[in-house]
Amino acid sequence: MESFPLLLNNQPSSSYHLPSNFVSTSQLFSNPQNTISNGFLGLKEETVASSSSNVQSAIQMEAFRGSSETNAKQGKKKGDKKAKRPRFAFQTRSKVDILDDGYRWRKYGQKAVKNNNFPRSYYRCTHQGCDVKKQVQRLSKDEEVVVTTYEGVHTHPIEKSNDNFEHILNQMQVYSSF
DNA sequence: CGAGTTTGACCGGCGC
DNA sequence: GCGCCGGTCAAACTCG
Repeated sequence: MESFPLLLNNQPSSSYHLPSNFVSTSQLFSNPQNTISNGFLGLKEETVASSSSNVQSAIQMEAFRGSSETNAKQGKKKGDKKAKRPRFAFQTRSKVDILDDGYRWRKYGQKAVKNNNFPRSYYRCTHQGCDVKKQVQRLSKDEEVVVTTYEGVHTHPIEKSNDNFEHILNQMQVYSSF
């Protein structure tokens, strides 16, 4: 199901299950002031309010079921409409935008974003039958902040080892302070 | 030579 | 209807 390689926990060797109903339709990372000084910028939920100094850990992650009904321009076949594609967005503070999460991604596009000096990159999971997408974007205000948005859920196991994943965490200089 | 990236073109949605 | 804009396609290209 949804074994998202998220870093909500500190244990890099178990499966990171994301509650599939982890939904909280809120606006997207609309708080540029959220510049925490940690690695992550906090789960996007309501918690944004605490962006002042509290901050702590966590990914600024936002999950919203965007497309259950009208969104979704998933041009699938006819009849088969847009399956609900949960989207999870989170910000991380990293110098590199390639956050290796254990899956293999193929880049299929890049676009300039308005009001942003940095382009947004579009990736798709290369696993057969898995059409999970993600897009990576950098904040223009803080070029160190990278916003990653996942769309869909992987239906297959991670292709890389979790050890490596641990590595990723370091790479992102994430977390914190637990 | 295969897998992944680059990059301009294309397309659909939306606001005017 | 038109133009803008975000997202995707696909051919050419690069790299291991």
